[in-house]
Amino acid sequence: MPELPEVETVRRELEPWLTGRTIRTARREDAPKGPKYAHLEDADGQTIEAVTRRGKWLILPLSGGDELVIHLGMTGIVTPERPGSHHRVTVELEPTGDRDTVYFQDTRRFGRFLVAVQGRYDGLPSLQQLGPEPLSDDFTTAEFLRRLKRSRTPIKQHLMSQKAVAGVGNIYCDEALWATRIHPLARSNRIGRKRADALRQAIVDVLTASIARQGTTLRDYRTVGGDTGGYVDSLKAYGRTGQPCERCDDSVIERIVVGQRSTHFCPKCQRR
DNA sequence: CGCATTTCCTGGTAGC
DNA sequence: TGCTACCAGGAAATGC
Repeated sequence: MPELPEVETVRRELEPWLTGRTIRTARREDAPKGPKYAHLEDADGQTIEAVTRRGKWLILPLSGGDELVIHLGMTGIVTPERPGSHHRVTVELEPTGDRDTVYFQDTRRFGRFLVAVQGRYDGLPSLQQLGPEPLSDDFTTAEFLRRLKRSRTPIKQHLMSQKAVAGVGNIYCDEALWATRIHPLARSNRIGRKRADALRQAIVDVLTASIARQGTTLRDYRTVGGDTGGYVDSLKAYGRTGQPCERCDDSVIERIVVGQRSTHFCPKCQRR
């Protein structure tokens, strides 16, 4: 499911394609009116100035001061190929001969593709409350620790909330906790400076390594070029229920549910 | 405010 | 084969 590495992979592909391109029309196809596809028509005539990312959100500043905001949800795909089904948005660019139409396909309708008018993120509370960007200098141990202290919920849930750090979802959460031997049910506010620093580093390392492999494809995720993500072969915890822990002997990865989400960990080396 | 729970949605799959 | 039931989960809405 698209998390930071998958979204960053998409961003890197969109950047050379879309930067400087002018939108002729942006229109909803088989997608509901409402906040998930708000103000799309406002993009008409504006030029895409950059392709940026905040957490799992793609943000494309437009020349008129608006922003095109895209969230891939679970199954969202940005592609130059016309989707055969689940076609949600069409963006026609002023033609240059290089892939003049952008399509948004989203099987399960969890994605969003909208225009934030003049930087107003009303209807996007998550974007407003987003924690620091993990691959930036803002993601310091001191700041991370401060944010971890704000919640008594299990560390797994707090990382998933996007409030302590942006862009970490179910897969990389389980991977970073496995890497640091932190139990997913450990209370966020009980994590000390030393473990917070290790966790911060593990998050950076896991995300960076995954970006290098173009992310993780479990089922639906594809790059703009149609490739699958290779990090699936490097997973140590996520989806490995019943398989041996690669770090300790005589132990297998266990699956529990934390905050309504499946959670994978090694009961032997991840202590509470 | 924090936190828990529910909702959205569809394809894949288990079980009969 | 065909049917039903259930599962996956990011973010928002809802209810304390």
